[in-house]
Amino acid sequence: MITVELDNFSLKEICQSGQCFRMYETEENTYELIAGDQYLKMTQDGGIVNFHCSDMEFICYWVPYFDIDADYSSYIAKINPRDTYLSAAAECGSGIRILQQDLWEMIITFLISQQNNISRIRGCVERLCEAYGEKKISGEKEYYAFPNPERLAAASEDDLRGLGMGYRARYIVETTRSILNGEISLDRIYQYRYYSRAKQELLKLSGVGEKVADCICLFALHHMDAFPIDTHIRQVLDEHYKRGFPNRRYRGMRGIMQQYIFYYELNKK
DNA sequence: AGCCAGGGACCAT
DNA sequence: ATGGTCCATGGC
Repeated sequence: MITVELDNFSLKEICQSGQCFRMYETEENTYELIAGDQYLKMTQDGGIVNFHCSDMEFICYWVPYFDIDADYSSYIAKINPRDTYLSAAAECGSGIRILQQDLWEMIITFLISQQNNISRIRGCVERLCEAYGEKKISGEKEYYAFPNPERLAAASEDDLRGLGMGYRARYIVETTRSILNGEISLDRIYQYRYYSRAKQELLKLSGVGEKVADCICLFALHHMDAFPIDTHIRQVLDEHYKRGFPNRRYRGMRGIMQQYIFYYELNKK
């Protein structure tokens, strides 16, 4: 087990920030996460966080995954103090991290997310993993990895509708096909240095539009300028930023500001 | 019963 | 480029 003391890091806020749909609070201050084919159990008490894994796994996998080396207080310090809304949002979600999740997993997960609510998205993703993911064991814990493209290709559109994917089933089938046949290369998308280039490529996928592409750029590729505009963010922009969000000021950190707002809207009051 | 949920494809101007 | 309309499903 690894024990570390971290600033601006809250498992509760990360869990509720809606980036990862396979992270659960299983008991008080205890969280379980399945990312790709990895399982991780964590506990947190104040700033002390325990990761139930080896040194090697922590350093190679979870440090980049949770963006642990980044200093989020410097992001928060850049917020315009006169922007009382954003200041309040960032204070509310100051422990949020922008995760670096698997690209393929984010593509499928955010295809499912569209016009859907978070609890139902969780259910859909879980059923998809149970049906097509590889069964794994970590200690006493049995879990299903997220299915890779080859495994998911076994699913027909009707199969996926049977799992409750609704009209998104066609998007999943078509997107899986275009990645397997090499029409779109995940490796290439990983290597694009510029956010706009990665997004442009993602937009070629069936069922991937502006918002979903931005989520993938932010939560998998760590393009911190991606600013997904969903129905909640739209309402905030209309209400608090009638003259537009101050993009210039937050260049290079728009994505984390978006997450503070999103989390705030879902958890305030 | 109708509205909403981390929207996008497709079609009409 | 912009603006409807339709697309499944479950919770309220």
